[in-house]
Amino acid sequence: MRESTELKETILRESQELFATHGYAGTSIKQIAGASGCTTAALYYYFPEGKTHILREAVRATFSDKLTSLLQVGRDAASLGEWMRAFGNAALQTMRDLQRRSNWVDLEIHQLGADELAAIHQQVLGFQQTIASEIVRFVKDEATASRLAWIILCTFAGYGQISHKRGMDGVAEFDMTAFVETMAWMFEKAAS
Amino acid sequence: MRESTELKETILRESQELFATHGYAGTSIKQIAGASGCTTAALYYYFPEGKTHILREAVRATFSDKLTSLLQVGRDAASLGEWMRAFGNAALQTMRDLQRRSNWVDLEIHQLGADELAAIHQQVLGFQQTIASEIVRFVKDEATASRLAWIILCTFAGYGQISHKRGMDGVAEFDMTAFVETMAWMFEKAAS
DNA sequence: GTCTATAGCGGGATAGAC
DNA sequence: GTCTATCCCGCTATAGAC
Repeated sequence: MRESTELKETILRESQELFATHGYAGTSIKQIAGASGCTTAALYYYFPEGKTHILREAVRATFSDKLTSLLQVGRDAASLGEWMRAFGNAALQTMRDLQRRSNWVDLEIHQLGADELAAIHQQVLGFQQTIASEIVRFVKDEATASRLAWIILCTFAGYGQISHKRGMDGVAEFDMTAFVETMAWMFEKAAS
Repeated sequence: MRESTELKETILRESQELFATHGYAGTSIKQIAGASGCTTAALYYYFPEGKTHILREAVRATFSDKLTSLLQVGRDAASLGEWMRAFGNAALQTMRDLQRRSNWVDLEIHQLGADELAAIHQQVLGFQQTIASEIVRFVKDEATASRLAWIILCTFAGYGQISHKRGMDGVAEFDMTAFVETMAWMFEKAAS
């Protein structure tokens, strides 16, 4: 059970890693085969439609994440600020990692079918709704929670982008702790 | 003055457009030559080091933007919320456009030299400092302004990413007006 | 300064053996 | 299921004419 049909999963896993680093167009099927420990011919056994076939399955795999593991963190927070403080660091890490793994997809949107696009939108919406459902108890109604959740999501996504992708990590006043602290302070006020 | 040495500028302009659409690895020098109305050999007259040479100059050109044109908008705002309302829509547009034009760069970071990396960091820092200098009059000190400016920048960047690149434009409660309005409401409270 | 022509390499893909 | 061997194409880059 370890040797055989796991090759497909290995190919998918290695593809995602290579795509994250070099992009889809910048990754050759020979590289994928090499990283997966097989030849290019083997790729066509599992992905008969070729490189674009790998692309589509890699997109699905990349966007199947959920935020469930993060949900526990802020469960017993007594205020929105407290929730943000508990949730923030973990979420920023998660978003930064997601950013790293999914950035290449944006350049290949035109290659995707409705299914893959739906998976992407589903993840974004899922994140937003998860956040909204967690913070709704701190604000006056669901509409407010929904709008604030969009802002939280965008802020975390933007942090992930600027921090990881553009390598601003070392810049003064941009460390995660201060960032989360400021967010907590601001949302505490917003909920009052 | 129109015909001759403008070819270099044309090549750079068309390259940026092609890179934004297909990425660097997904764009061939033949495409660049075609879009610029010349042959590949001509590219090597202006960019003797080849495709990576075009890459580096395109990065410099892409990250030379300033936010100066946006500064006027919020000049006579009387509060942070009012400033956000005035500044927000224009800034979100700008960030979304910048996002579109610069996303491909993230995959080519490893190809860049210190000069290009510095240009990128300089733009990000410039944006943050510009925002900070505009909002400092609404908050209690410069440190607060600086931290809020980081949050504003990240939020706008994240909006640009999610909205443009992942095609969430049509999603309910995510339109720019509502987004800016919520930001204005929140920052109004934060400054009080 | 810009072209034509082409070298040389690496890309995606496939036929057929095992 | 996986490999060897190979095809054909498009890519980057360059030499030399104009």
